[in-house]
Amino acid sequence: MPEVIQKTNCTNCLFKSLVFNKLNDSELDFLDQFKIEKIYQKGEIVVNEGDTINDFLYIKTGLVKLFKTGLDGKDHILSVAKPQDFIGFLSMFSNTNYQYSIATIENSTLCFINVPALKKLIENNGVFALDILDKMSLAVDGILDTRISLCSRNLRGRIALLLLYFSDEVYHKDEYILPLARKEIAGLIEMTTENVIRILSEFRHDGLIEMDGSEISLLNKKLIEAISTAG
Amino acid sequence: MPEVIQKTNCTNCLFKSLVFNKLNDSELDFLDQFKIEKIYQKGEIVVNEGDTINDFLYIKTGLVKLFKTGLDGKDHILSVAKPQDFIGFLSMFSNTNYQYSIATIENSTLCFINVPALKKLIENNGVFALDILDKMSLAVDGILDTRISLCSRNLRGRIALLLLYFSDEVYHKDEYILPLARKEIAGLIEMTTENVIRILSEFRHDGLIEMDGSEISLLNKKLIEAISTAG
DNA sequence: CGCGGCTTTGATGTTCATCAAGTAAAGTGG
DNA sequence: CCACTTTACTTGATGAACATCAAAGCCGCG
Repeated sequence: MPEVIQKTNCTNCLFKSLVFNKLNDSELDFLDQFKIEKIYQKGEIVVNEGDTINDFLYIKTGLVKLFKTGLDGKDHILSVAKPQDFIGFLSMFSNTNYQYSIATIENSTLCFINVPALKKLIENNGVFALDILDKMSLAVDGILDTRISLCSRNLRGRIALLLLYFSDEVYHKDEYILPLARKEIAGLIEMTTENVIRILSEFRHDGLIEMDGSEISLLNKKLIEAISTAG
Repeated sequence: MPEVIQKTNCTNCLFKSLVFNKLNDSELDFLDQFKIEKIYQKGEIVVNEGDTINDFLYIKTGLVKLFKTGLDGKDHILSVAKPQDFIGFLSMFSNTNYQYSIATIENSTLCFINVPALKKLIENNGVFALDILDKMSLAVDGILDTRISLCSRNLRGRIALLLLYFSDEVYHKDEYILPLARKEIAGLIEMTTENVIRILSEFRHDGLIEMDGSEISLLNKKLIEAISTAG
């Protein structure tokens, strides 16, 4: 269960500029009344598929996954989201219920902003409205790009893409701890757990990466990039 | 080359309610000044990847495809769009240039609405802004859903999905003329041209469909649906 | 008429999922 | 703390699904 914090205040928020830079102080004060911040441990469920959407979710710190459980019982991960990824916008405007579940894959701090309050701000502040449209549009472009390139890549290409994603987009380092289990990776890039393992081992044997459990370090990034684009 | 028509007027437009129902008459009159309607034949290019985005595109009638040409020279179709699909919103807010090309796959009438003019309306009319957000969100949900289900389906499932899409979403009939060549279908659902043909023939032999060139008629829709969900 | 593009079918090989089996790691209860 | 269960990880063998290659028929077009 998450620990709830309410004492933060949007006006001083370090992340204000990333989402709400088009709001003035009085609007931010208004927002404060409709906002709750929650701290989650790695591996906690934030929302379940089908839950009513009451809040717009914003990731302050950490990492979460959006996923659906298929008929076969396998999880399919739509997207991994980090701070500044506006995943909260996804179905917020088109649905009353979540079309997917959300769980943390690292310790995370999430901000819950009441939807009607946010909509009121959008309605009353056109510049803010345009800004939200911008950000939503960007988020969607990213997800679509990833998804489409996944479909047309072979398994090695997908693994390469994944390794580069965490290196370039999430951790900004060539060594990191994979926050996802092999099985979760399989669900994210649509392949079997066995093949995730097999290809990671292959990459290790070929000297592309070093690997110890979930510790990964990319040794030959150029070649990994080549595999990613070639696949 | 498209034939350009300017004499239409938004206030009387039959499609007004589908996009611009949150605008009043004076706002619609304003829009009229920044709008051009163009008529295209089947197979014409509307925009090329990389073109500057000057207008929001709205499909009044017809059918278009959004596609990217891959490094291998193969076209990958992101989406097929029909009237009321708000494809025009896709990168409009996040990019200055198109990330994909658009071509008509049937005779079509498109409405070009100047982007700065549209943004001004959004900025000044919060209710309209929220409405646009709704529609954009819905459009995105649809595309994402299709894309994700494509990835996790086998070839037979994908073909079944495609046949049902045109039957249920586009033509609302069990007999129709496929507007896409086999090669285009391949690019849309990420498989080879040969296998598109092979599986269509297979479906014919199994009595699921009748087929003469691009004329398709679905004979056993229940079974096609089963294949689509099972795949 | 002949060329090029689209379609179709068959043969072949590669890629990948599935099955099976074994090891390691991580809870769980007495 | 140790047996016990469960879950994650790993490797190999097999077969199914799919792409690729090759060849031939069809049709529109210059």
